[in-house]
Parts: sequence; structure tokens; C-alpha cells
Amino acid sequence: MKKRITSININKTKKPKVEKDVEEFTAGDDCDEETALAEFANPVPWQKIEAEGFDCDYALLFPKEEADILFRKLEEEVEYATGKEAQVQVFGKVYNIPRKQATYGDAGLAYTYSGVKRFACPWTPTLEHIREATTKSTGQTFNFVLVNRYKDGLDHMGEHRDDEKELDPLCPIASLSFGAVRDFIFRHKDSRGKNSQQYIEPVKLELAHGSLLLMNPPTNTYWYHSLPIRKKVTTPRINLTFRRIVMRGKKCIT
DNA sequence: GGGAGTGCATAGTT
DNA sequence: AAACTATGCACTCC
Repeated sequence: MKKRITSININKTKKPKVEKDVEEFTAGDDCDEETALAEFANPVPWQKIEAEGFDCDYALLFPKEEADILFRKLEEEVEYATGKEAQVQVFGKVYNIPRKQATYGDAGLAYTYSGVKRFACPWTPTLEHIREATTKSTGQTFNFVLVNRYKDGLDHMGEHRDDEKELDPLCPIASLSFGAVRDFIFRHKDSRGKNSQQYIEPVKLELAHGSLLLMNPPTNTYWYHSLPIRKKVTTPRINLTFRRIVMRGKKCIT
């Protein structure tokens, strides 16, 4: 059997684990009525992906035509960080981030990683629309999104966990993909390095145009993820990771 | 065989 | 420990 990028332990399920039910429609909610009804008429088929300490749900949330439109709108609307805001400091050295990045969210929120603090810009119409669609299909609410744009297969992101303290550890992270299909790799923390005691098979996924990957706890506790270089990819990909940031005192407030 | 692409470990630093 | 790079080595696939 050929070893391709495949996911392991995939079972088809109707829905991810949802605590709250999908939000109800109010009579006066005309703006997104059509979308909401369409999603209700055609519930998204989810794939459950599980491994040791690993729990994700994957679905094609937007059909191609709609995903194409959203991609185009994102290209128009999203403004990415430049200059110093596009740099990160690791091991005392300053690097240009090998991708473009932007942060949007509710007023006053900020997100810190690797010593860089980024304040949320106000939601754009498209980001707001995608956020609502994500909430409707997952039953989860989000107050922040990190936008990463990979202009081609050389843009990438190194292995890391989303273990920032200001993230609500019980809230899943929803990762939406638009544009070029890219490989997405998970590796268990106890299976890294030469002297790791156990070998745990990495989980390798292809994140498709219009797809939603819901990363449920405790996935982020045990698994690193990365978006590796793919030299044959020549077109851009935009990734949105919706999160819930916990407000703690003044820390996240301007 | 050999180059391209990839996977994976290591080192570096405050 | 580190959302980075660079390097070396092993491996697979044309």
C-alpha cells in the first residue's frame, strides 16, 4: 500500500460533540437567513479523527463556489501586519515571519505569543460571516481569529502547540482553510527527539479549500502541529484559526 | 545512479 | 520552553 498523506482512524459522524445546540434563528434575522437555512437543509458531514490524546473533527464547510468567493473577499479585506509587526523573536534573534499574519476579534482583545503582542482589529464583514458559519456548524463561539496567509509552498509554519495562557483551554480551535491545499502535520510531544520513549504515528492531513478542522481538547496539550514547506505548491492559502480568548483582568484590554 | 523533495534530529539564544 | 533558521543525514521517488 502506498504511503500517502492520509488521516488515521477516521470515522464518519453526523456532528462534532456539541454542548450547546445550534443557535436558533430569529424572525428578524434577515442578513444570514439564506446561509443559515442552507446549512440547516444540508448538515455538514463530519469526519472524526482520533488518536492518543487527539481529537479533531473535519468537514468541508463551504462548497467550492462559495469558498472561491470567500477567498477573494479575504484577499480584498484582510490587512496583514508589516514591518516590526511581521517579525518574531526566537532564541534572541529577530526573524521575518515566513508567512503573513493578521489578528481580528472583539474590541479590546489581544493575543500574545513568542513575546509578540497583537491587538485585534475589528471584524470585517467576511470574517464575521465565516465566524457565524463556523459557530452554526460547531455550536462553539469565538471572539478572535488569527489569519495566516501562505503565498506559496515556501511560506510555512514551524512545529508548535497553541498553548498560550490566554486561550480558553476548554474551547476548541476552529481552523478554516481557503485557497491552495496544504499538508498539515501533527506530532505527539512524547514522540519527538532521539530519546523519545515511544513512537506515536504522526497524524497527517490535507486541508482542503473551504474546509474546517476543529481541534478539540486535549489535542493541543499533547500534539504539536506544523504546516511544512511544499515546493510544488505555487498558489496562496489563507488560514483562519478562530479562538476564544479569556479576559483576565486588564491584560487583554487596551 | 543521482537529484529533488522530504522527514527528522540538533544547535543556537536570552 | 521558544509560532525562528540552518545544517547534516537518511530515506523515497522519479
